[in-house]
Amino acid sequence: MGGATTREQIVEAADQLFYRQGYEHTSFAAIAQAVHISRGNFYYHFKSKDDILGAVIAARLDARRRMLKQWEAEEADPLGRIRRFVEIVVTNRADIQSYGCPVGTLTTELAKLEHPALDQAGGLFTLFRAWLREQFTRLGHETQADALAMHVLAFSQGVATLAHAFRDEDFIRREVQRMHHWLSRYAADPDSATGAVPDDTASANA
Amino acid sequence: MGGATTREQIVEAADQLFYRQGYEHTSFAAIAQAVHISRGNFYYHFKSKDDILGAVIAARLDARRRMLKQWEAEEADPLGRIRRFVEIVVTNRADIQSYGCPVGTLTTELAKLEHPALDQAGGLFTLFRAWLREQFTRLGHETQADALAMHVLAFSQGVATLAHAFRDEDFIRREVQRMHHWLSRYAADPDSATGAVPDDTASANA
DNA sequence: CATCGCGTAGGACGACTGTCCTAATACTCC
DNA sequence: GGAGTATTAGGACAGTCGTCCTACGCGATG
Repeated sequence: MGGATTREQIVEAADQLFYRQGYEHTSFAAIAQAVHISRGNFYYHFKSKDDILGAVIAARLDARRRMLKQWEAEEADPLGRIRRFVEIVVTNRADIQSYGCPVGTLTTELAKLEHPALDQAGGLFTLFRAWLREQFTRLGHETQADALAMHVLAFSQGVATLAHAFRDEDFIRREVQRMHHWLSRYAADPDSATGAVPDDTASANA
Repeated sequence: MGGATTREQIVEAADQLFYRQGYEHTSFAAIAQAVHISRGNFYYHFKSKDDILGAVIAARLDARRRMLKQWEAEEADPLGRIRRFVEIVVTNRADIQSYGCPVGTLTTELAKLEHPALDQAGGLFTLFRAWLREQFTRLGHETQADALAMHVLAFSQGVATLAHAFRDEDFIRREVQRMHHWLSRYAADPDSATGAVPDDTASANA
């Protein structure tokens, strides 16, 4: 913190504020107050608010990439790596309950604003999707790897959204257990686990 | 449409705009343009923007309640009713892919704004949660009914968020099939279905 | 026809927003 | 110490926001 560049401080403060208050709702004045610099001076470091957003997303992408690299280093087993991802909602339960998922909420907001940086923010989802897909591929589920990656992503988004809405920590832990259980089944025998739908599946519907 | 009150027209237009563009991002000017009335004249019908939001949420609650009532009338089987809920993400796939879930995105936005109407909007989640809980109770899963209701809610939120981010209709259908499959298993034998975690479950984690 | 009141139009208001400009400061190297 | 660059402060700008006010149109009632 002490040795951080002014630019880095701005990005970090903006990151936090965008996460907690949303992008549009966060004004330059609020960021300036957080970094203790004057409002007009932003334009020495960034040429617009969108520019700050771009830097924030880039920083988040960097941080996530580093996180995934570390998981890969600490966990050789692909299944263990996937479990690490599943555990995120527990690890970050405090922030998630207060502010939701940083990736999901930002993407949703930028979509509603029709903001040009939406694609860049979508890269955060794509990053996790590709990483999970690779882990499932290594597990031997090559053909379904992408669908499984999406399923795990959907799990985390669903849990984050509801944990945020109801501020329910027990719910998070229950759902994580459920997902761990499903992963165990799926790793042992893909066909036995719920969701390994045969190719027809006309409709189990009413 | 033709016979609708000006007030009703305002609420309907605001509902659509809040959904598509977000609450904060939607200005009075935008609503006025949609309803073809003058901007300043809003305050004859509503005393503030928050007041419009309150009316929009109330209208959404009404509509959802009517929808659930209709499901109950058309579908006597609790399992069939739950499947109807699961099918929402398919039925509304176009809007969901374009704008996300109306309940989830509104709740998330109001939370970030620290808006007083957040609790009111949370009532939309609570409505579905209680309704699903009752269906699971009738299915005989009384003790787990609330947890199961939350699980189904999380499913819908996760699917909506990702379908929105990736605009992927096939993903929606896959996940819906997966959920139908899980429901079939769970209804037949709760212990066999993934997620029926025993009470200890120290850690399936690595 | 006159009166009343509901509904509307359109502009004015202060407060904010992101942006830009200019003057002053801090720091570095000769 | 002085010159030059890097960084900052603070105000001015035009635009938009939610809000409020006043005057006008219009239909019903007497």
